[in-house]
Parts: sequence; structure tokens; C-alpha cells
Amino acid sequence: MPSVPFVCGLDVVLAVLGGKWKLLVVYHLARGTHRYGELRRAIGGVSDKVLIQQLKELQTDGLIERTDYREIPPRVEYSLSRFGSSLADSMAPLCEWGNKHEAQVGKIVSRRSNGARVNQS
Amino acid sequence: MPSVPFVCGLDVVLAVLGGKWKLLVVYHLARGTHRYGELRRAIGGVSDKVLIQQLKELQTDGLIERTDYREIPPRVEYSLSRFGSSLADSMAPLCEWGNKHEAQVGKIVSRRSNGARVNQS
DNA sequence: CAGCATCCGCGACGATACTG
DNA sequence: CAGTATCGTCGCGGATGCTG
Repeated sequence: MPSVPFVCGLDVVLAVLGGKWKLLVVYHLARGTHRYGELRRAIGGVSDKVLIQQLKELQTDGLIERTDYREIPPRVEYSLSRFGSSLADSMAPLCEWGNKHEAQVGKIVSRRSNGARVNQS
Repeated sequence: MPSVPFVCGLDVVLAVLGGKWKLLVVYHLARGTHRYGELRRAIGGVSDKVLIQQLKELQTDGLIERTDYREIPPRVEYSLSRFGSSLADSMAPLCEWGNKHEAQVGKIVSRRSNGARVNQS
């Protein structure tokens, strides 16, 4: 349990972005503050339980911030922290790589038991 | 339900680097060609089954290349393909982010049920 | 040395129903 | 609207033992 043997920086990133939907959360929040429902609809196909859980973790990790306006009906907004923004910035090159090779990877993924590893909406 | 709804490039990357050890494999191979045993020892704590499985997937995905010298005793070498190298290059900024914030993330991770999410060597 | 086969635990993820 | 609670599934990943 001690020493957290991160081998390279990507380990660190994955430790914090490991959840299935965290990437999408950061992605959408990088484009602006969202209310809970907005975020849920923007992502699509995620259950409340999991989304809330991962939002909490992201918040604990200091990547996102939660603002509860204490109104009725409830109104809660999520946004990236500066920490989260810096991470989102560092993602850019990798994002570009992904976009560039999307077609090739898409073909590969669809071969693996016909798309077992992809997110369903 | 539609076809491979990649939201951003990082989805694509994760589709191909989703396995628990693939990151480490790419990381080590980025530093040079390795024989199977070397790679296994360099990573540490991974079983043959899982390592082989993920190596195969990485190979199928075109990220790494396998060279079997057909000798006895067996000698097999793994290396990054150009495709894999380009991915490794795009990782650099994210790696730097990770290295920079390793301490902070390390503290966070060690709090989550006392290190349940980290790799043990 | 490199790799395969089998069994299995565990935790992430999901569906559903309910609450303030 | 923004969660919470409960239960069930699924498959990744690990341990062990065997082969060429």
C-alpha cells in the first residue's frame, strides 16, 4: 500500500481517470459548466449510480468542483477545477492522435467480438 | 447502439490501451525492444496469461510487433510499431502532467480504501 | 524460454425503485 | 431535479499447472 509505484506519468493519470465515464465527464466539463442532468444527458447511457459515484471521486481527487445552490427544485452545477483544466489541456495531443487514427482503431475494435469493448449509448 | 460512438480522441486511445498492463508495455517498449521474459520482469507482478493476452491485443491493434526467431530455446522479441511509437509520442504531455502531480494524486489514491486502485508489484 | 488451459474471486458497472 | 439504496451481472485479471 505504500510507495504507490507509478512507473510513468500515465499511471498517475489513469489512477485518477480510471473510471469508465470519467473521461467523458472531463471532456464535457472542459466545454463548460453543466448541471447534473445536463451532464447525464450529454454523456448518455450512464446510470445515476455510477455517474454520481464517479463525480464524487473526481471531486475528491480535486479535478472537478460541485456547486449546490440549495434551491428547490435542486440545482447543482459541476465544473472543472484548475487542476482538472490543466489535465484536460495535457490531453490535447493524445486526443488529436485518437481523432487522427479513429478509423483504424474503430475497425479494430469492431472486430473484437463485434464491439464488446465500446460504450453503448 | 450505433457504431462505435467515440466522443473524443481519448476514447479511441482507451479503446486500444484499455487493459491494465498495456500502458506499461508500451512504456517499456518505447525504451527499446524487449524479449518476452525481459518485458515480464520489467513490468513485474503480471501473470503470463494476462501479459500474453494483452500483448496479442496490442499486436492485433498494430501497436506492437512480435518477432519469433524460431530458435530453441525460444526467443521472441517485442517492439513498438511506427503506429505505437506515434502513440507513445503523443503521450508525452500527459506523462509530464502525471509526473508533475504525482505527489498530489498519490495522496488521493492512498486514501481510497487504503490503496485499492493501485498496481502492486 | 515462451506460451497455453482452466478455474475463480472480486470489483466495476448496470437496472430498478425510492427519497427530499 | 438530484440524488440514494439494493441487488444482480459481467468479465478482467490472477493463480496454478502443463507443453514444445
